[in-house]
Amino acid sequence: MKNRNEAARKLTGHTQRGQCAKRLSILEAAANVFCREGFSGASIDEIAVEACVSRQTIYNHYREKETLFTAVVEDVMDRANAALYSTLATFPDKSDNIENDLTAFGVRLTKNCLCNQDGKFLRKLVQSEGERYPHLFEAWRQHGPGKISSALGALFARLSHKGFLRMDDFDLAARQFLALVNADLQMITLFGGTPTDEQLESAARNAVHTFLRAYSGTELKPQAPALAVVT
Amino acid sequence: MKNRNEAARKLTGHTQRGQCAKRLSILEAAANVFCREGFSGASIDEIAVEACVSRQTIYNHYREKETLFTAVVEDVMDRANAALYSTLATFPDKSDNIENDLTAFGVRLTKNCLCNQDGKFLRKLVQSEGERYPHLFEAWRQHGPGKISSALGALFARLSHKGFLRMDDFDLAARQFLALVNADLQMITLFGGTPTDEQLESAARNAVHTFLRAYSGTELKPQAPALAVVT
DNA sequence: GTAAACTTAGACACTATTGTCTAAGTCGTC
DNA sequence: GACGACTTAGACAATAGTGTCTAAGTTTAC
Repeated sequence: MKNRNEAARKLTGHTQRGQCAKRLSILEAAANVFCREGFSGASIDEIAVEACVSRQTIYNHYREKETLFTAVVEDVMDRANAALYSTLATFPDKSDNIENDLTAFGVRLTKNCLCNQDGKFLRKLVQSEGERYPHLFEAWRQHGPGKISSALGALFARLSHKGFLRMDDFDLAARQFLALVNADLQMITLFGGTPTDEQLESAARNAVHTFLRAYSGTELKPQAPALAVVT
Repeated sequence: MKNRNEAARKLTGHTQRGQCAKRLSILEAAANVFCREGFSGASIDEIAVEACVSRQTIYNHYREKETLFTAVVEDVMDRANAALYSTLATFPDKSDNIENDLTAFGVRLTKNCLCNQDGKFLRKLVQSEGERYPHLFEAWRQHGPGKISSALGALFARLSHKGFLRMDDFDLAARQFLALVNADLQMITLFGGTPTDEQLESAARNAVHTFLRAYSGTELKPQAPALAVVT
């Protein structure tokens, strides 16, 4: 609330200033309340209080509750997409320690895109309101998890062509990478928790280790033959 | 006067049938409506209509909306747990084609536990109401995804000791198996859709293929050395 | 300093919902 | 057929929410 208002105040020039700050404050409060209570559980009054704004101001900016909701979703989606693409841009192009580099990338991905506040909002709201507002979340469906797999797939393709990985279906590998990175975090995020840095690190490490055992081009460890069979 | 029902319920033995049918009808309708609308979006009237029952009957059986909700959640959780354990019991004990057997198991798991109506209900409701009713979903947290990994882990341990798989951390492998099996289904289930049998089959096949590349005890394919390196 | 634009608190009508109550209706059992 | 147990429709009060309106207060630009 504070940071964004400050930021807004710095950016703008004239009348927009106060207005813009209010808008941002409302959007942020609304995101929190919608996320906490769902669409029908959220009340305009509650949002107004949390945004430190009068109810009427909300109605001035956003004609009705539904308009506010769609504005919030679009706002969060924009931010989430920006974070996503900026994180994808940090994908290792080449590497002399692919396991470490992929792990670090996995941590960035979960930390900045999947497990942050926006990620939580989208997960909850897509799940609970997705069927009621298909038009709204269609963009996310396409540009969110849809695009992320193919974008990540393209990055895996690059690494593969350079011999760091070996795979047939790059998009499938991307989906599996995402799934593996989430494997250890599901339980935490499902209940609204935020994983610690240690948990993110460990989840990514486990994921990448398995991922590379399936897709590594160069056998990292010679697959030590049968360590503890029998009993 | 208000204890009438309680008293009646205790000394009956015969009239149960009609009553029981109503209860089931209410539970089912309530599950659908709660799943569709969330807790605060669902109205008792809507549930009554969908259950073909008068509103008053609902209040007779379940004192208030919240009581009904918890009853529904417990009911669905019971069913889901039963389905889960009965599916886990079909885990292959030994196999001459582990890829096929694990794939078939993955299909059963997704079809009967993860992607069915109960699975959808729990996914949505845990996500949207989990933070508000921690006491309620704690049981699920423990007996649901918590236990499923360790139960599945134990089964993987059995297969490992017999030499069909090779892994250090059985629970981790179980979590990853689940994550991989879901990798291709997330997009569908997230929007409330139900995957077709073909999609389930393909998702499981993809998952098991990768899982075995990471965890197979016997190299299934000799990992054809470096097919297309460079560029 | 002033005017225009924006914000605020409060009252307001309207609707939806919860939960209670009652009087009548239905059903199975004896 | 009579009884008791259960169900039903409808009325009901109480509450909470949406969205509008107004009269005043505040901010901003010029």
